[in-house]
Amino acid sequence: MPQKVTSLQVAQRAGVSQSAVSRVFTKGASASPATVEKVKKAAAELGYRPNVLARAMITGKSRIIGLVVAYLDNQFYPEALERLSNALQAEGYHVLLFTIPNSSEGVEGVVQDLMDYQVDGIIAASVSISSGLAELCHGAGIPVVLFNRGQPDSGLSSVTSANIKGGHTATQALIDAGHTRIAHIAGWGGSLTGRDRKQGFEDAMENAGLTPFAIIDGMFKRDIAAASARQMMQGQTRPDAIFVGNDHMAFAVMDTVRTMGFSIPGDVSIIGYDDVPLAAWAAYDLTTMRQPVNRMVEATVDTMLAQINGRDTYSQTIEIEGPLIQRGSSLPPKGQRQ
Amino acid sequence: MPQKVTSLQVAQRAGVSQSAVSRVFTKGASASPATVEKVKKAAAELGYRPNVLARAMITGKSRIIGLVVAYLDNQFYPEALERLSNALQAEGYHVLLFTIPNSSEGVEGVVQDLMDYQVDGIIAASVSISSGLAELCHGAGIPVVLFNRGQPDSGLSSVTSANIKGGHTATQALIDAGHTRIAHIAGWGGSLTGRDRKQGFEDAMENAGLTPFAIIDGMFKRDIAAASARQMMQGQTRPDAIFVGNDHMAFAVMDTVRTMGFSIPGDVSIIGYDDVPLAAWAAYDLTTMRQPVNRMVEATVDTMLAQINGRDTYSQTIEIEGPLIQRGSSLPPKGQRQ
DNA sequence: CTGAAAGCGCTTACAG
DNA sequence: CTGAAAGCGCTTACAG
Repeated sequence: MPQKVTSLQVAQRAGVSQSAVSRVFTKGASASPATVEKVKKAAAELGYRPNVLARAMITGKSRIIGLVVAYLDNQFYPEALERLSNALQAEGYHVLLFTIPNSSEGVEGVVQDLMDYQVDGIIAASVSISSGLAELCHGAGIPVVLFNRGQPDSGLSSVTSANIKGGHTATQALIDAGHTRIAHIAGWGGSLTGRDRKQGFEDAMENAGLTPFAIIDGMFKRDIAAASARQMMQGQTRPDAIFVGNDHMAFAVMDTVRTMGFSIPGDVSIIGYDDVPLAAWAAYDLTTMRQPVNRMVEATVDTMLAQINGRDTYSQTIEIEGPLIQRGSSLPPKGQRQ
Repeated sequence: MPQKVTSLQVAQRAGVSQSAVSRVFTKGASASPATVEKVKKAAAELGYRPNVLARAMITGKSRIIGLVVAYLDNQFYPEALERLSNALQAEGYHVLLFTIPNSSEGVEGVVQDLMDYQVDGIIAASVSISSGLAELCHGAGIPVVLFNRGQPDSGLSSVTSANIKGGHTATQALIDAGHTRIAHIAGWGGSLTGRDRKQGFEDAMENAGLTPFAIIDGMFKRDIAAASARQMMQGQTRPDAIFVGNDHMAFAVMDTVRTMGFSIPGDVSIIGYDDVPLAAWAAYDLTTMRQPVNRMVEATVDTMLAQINGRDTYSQTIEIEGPLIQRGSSLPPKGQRQ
C-alpha cells in the first residue's frame, strides 16, 4: 500500500508552510502568484490532491448528497438518477447512493446510515420519510428534498409534476376522444403522487358527467396492474379506455390486453403517465403525460443548494407541468379524426 | 444549525472518558459491560452516532466504494446498480456514484474525483479505464473491478459473462433452427464484451460452414442498430436471422423490422444478449442469452472485498456462464418443432 | 478494562 | 501574503 501524499510533503518540497499549500488549494484563500506556482509544481510532481474527507471534517461540509432510491425497475428513475447525479457533479457535489433492500422495512435505517456520512443533504426519490425521520434530519440541519413524491405537512420540500392537473389532462383526452367507459388503474394510494393523479381523473370524470368504469389501486406494480386489467377486460361490459397511473404499469396493461386478443386503441385506449423512453418505442407507442425530468431535476438541485447555502429556510413545494404526448395507444380527440 | 453530538459529550454524560465511548462503538475493542451500558444509554439519550468521516481519517478506510456507470438507459445497468448497491450495503459499504456526463471525454476526471474521496475501491460498470488511470489506482493501492467489461493486460480484475461462449450459443441456436443467412449487429468493437460476442458468432458460423450474412458494429446504440437493421432488411436478399449484441439494441431492431412490415420470427429470427426484464415482456418476448446479474454482482463484490482485505493481490478475470432463454422472437431448434 | 495523549490531513483565525 | 498553532471528531498504541 503506497503512501498517500499529504499537504506537508508538498509544503516541504515547495519550501513553504503547510498552511500555504492548503491556501493554494482552498478557493477564496489568498496566496501570492509565486507561492501558487511553487506549490502547484510540487503538487503535480508528487501527485498530490487534497483529502476531501479531512477537508469535510473542518468545514463541516462533505459535499456529499445522499440519494435514496427505490423502484429502479421503473425506467423513470434510472434517467432521473443519471441527470440528478450529473447536475450535482456539475455543482461539485457527489451522490452517495442508498437503495432500499426489499427485505428492509423502509428508509429508517438507511437515513441513519446516510447521516453517519455527514451528508450535506438528502434527496429521496419516490420514497416516503416518516415524520420522525424528517424531524431528525431537520434537527440535524440536513435539508431534505423529495423527488417525485409529495408529503403534506411534513415540512419537507418536494418537486413533482402537476399530478392533479396531469391526471385531469390525461382523462380529458380520453373523454374528448369519445370514450365513456373509462377506468383508472391508479398509482399507489399510499403516495401523494398516486392519489393526486387519481384526483385529477375523478375531477375530469365528474366535470364531464361521467361515472368511472372502475378505479383500482395498481400499487405502481406491474403484476397488480396486469391482473386488474385482465379482470376488467374479462367482464361482460368492458372499459373502452384505461388511464394508468404510470407508464411502468401501462406497459403491463398493454401486454395483458393484447395477449387477451384485444386491439389498442381499437378495443380500448390506454394512456400512461411519465413518458419514459420506452413509451416512444414502436412496440408500445404509448400516449402519456410527460413528466419533465430535466426540469424536475433542475428544480430539485436548485432547491437543495438553496437550502444548503441557507438561502431558503422554508420548505418548497414545486410542481412542474408537462404536456400530454399523444401517441398510438389512444384514440385522438374527436375533432382531429377524419 | 443544531450542534452535532460528539463522543466527548457522550463521555461527559456517561461519566467515562472519550476513549471509552469510542471503544464502545468500535467493534473488537474492549469495554466492560458496565461501561457499555452507561455509554449506550447516554448515546441514545443524546442521539449520538459516530462520525464516519472522522473514523475514516484515522483508519484509512472510508467504507465507500466508487461506482462509475454509463448507459443507464440500458435496462441491464439499473438492475445491476441496485443489486450492487444492496450487496455492498449488506457488507457495510456504501456507493458513491459517478455518472459520466455526455460532455466529458470519459472517466479521466471522474476517477480523480473518486480518489479524492478516499474510496476503498472502484467498480467500473461498462466503462474502460485508461492504462494511466489504472496505474494511478494501483499506485494508490485502490482496487478496481470492472463489471461487464474486460480489459486484457490492464492488470484490472473483471467480471463478465462468458461472452465468447454466449455469442456461440446464441448463434448456434439460430443455426439449429435452420437459419442460413445470419447477420450480426455487434456490440461496440471498442469493448471486449462486444468483440467477444462477435468472436463467438464468427466461431459458430465457421464451424457450421456458414458465411455471415453481415456483421455490423451497432456500438451498443439503439439508433445505429435500428439503421443497420433497416438497411439489411431493405436489400434484395435479406437475413433470415439476426443475432444482436445486446437486448437494448435488439429491441430497436425488433421495432424497426416490425415497422417495415416483417414478422418476427416468421421473416426473421432475432436473438439478443443480457435477458433484461423487458425481454420477457409480451411486446418483445425476446430470445436472449441471460447474463446472470446476481451471480455477476456476487462475484464483483467478493472480488472487491478480497482485494480490499488484502486476501487477493492478483487480479481476477471471472467469467460466468448463462443459459439461452428461448422465447418467441426466434424459431426453436428444428428438432423441437412439430 | 480504562484514561491521557498523540495524531489522521486538513482549514482557519491569529499575528506578523 | 505567510507561518505557527489550534482544532475538526475520531482511533489507537501506551501505561496503568
